[in-house]
Amino acid sequence: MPEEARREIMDSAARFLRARPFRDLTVGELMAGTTLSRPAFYRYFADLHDLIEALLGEVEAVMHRTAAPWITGEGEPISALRESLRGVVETCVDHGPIIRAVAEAAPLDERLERAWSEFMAAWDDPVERRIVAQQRQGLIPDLDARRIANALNTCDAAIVIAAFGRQPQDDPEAVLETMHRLWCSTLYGQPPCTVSFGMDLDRPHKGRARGLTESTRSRSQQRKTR
Amino acid sequence: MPEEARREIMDSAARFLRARPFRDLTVGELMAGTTLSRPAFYRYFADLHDLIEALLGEVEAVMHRTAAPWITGEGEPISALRESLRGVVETCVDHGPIIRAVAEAAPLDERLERAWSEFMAAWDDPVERRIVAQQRQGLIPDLDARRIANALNTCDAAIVIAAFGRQPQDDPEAVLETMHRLWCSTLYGQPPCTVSFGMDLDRPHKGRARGLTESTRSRSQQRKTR
DNA sequence: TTGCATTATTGACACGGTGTCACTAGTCTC
DNA sequence: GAGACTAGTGACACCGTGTCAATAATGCAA
Repeated sequence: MPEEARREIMDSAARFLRARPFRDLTVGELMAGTTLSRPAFYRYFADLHDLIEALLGEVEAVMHRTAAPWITGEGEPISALRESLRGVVETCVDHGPIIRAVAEAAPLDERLERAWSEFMAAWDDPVERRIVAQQRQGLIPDLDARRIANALNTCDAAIVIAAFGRQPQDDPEAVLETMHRLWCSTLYGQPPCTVSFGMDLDRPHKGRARGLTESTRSRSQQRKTR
Repeated sequence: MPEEARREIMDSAARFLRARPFRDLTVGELMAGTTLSRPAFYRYFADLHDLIEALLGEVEAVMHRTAAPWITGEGEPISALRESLRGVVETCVDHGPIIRAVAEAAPLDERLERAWSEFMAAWDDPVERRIVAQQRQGLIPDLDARRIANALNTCDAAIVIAAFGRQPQDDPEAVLETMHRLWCSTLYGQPPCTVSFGMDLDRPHKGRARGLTESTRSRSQQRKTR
């Protein structure tokens, strides 16, 4: 069973990374978590980076699926955006350690580095398209779509990795709230809490009268970022 | 000359990192760029991570100085913010490869990892304070100051590393423009271009009538992020 | 100048993790 | 049940790290 063994190794890696950082991962330790011997590893993967790349591939599929709402442009933009970000956050709550491992391992290997930047670019592209589309509709101001898309995605990546990459994880709701605010402010020029009230796009800070969202209590939550 | 040798090693490292990624840096290569031998390295640094930490310390001092304007809260907030961000960008144009090396090396070593996260926290703290101060003045809406500070800083770090961490570097003006927009939108609820026109805080997207900033041509510039 | 002490520098080594390879063991086919 | 093919392993060579005993350079006192 060639595929079975691959799975077993990948599972062992995922298990390991949930408990310890990538820097501690050696082929020996990894394979000790399986029924196979160390050299067997090289029958299925070129090296550790290759393995990490495979793990990334699995997560990528899930994440693109859960982030669909805003990307495809259906429904009301701001709440669709929230749903997409929620999808990303949820995926990262589950697979954060893997994403973190990818980000940590990427600089160490040229191939993996390329895979990682392609993964990121695969987010920039649809986000840019969505921004441009909504600019045509007059929903988003005339900003540099590509750069803003890249900035927001880069930002998200860094945030979710910091928040969910290791135990103990941060509070998903609070992180989502923060990310949503960043996106909404930047793209739609308004804070996110006014979402359900619809299209008062021309009065930005009126949402300052808050208290209705959960973000009020988010500040002092279990916060891992020191 | 104990200090002289330290300097020589650090300079060799900086030179190396300007040309090649951290993953290629070995003690051997590093010391080949000096008048000293390989073992001599260990008389001045515990290991490569220790050296990287020393380099970080140097850059940190410069960067905090150049980022002072907005942090100290003098003058008009939005343009002070721009000046601070300009300071950060300029520092990174000069020392980007070092910052990148730190970020890449940090996950590989517990000590350096801590140093890096303390470096980042040292940004979160003053930014949070500034936000809180301006919230009291009614300039910034009621958002989670700590989290937003952390998000914006994290974001900046990721962006400048991607933009200036390696050759060829991205266009500093365009990057500054993007970062400034992100900060302004998130904190002040308005796009940055309306800066000089003052306090028309209630009409966000009117700044769409642009053309006066350099950001118009920024899109298709030499963009390294693919 | 010479001799001594102190510090700087180095060649050579042991260690740990990687990736490979010739060989063995298990499995499938006829 | 013999041959062929694939999966799995023990043992090895390699490379970079970090250490150490031995050596060279330097400062200083007489």
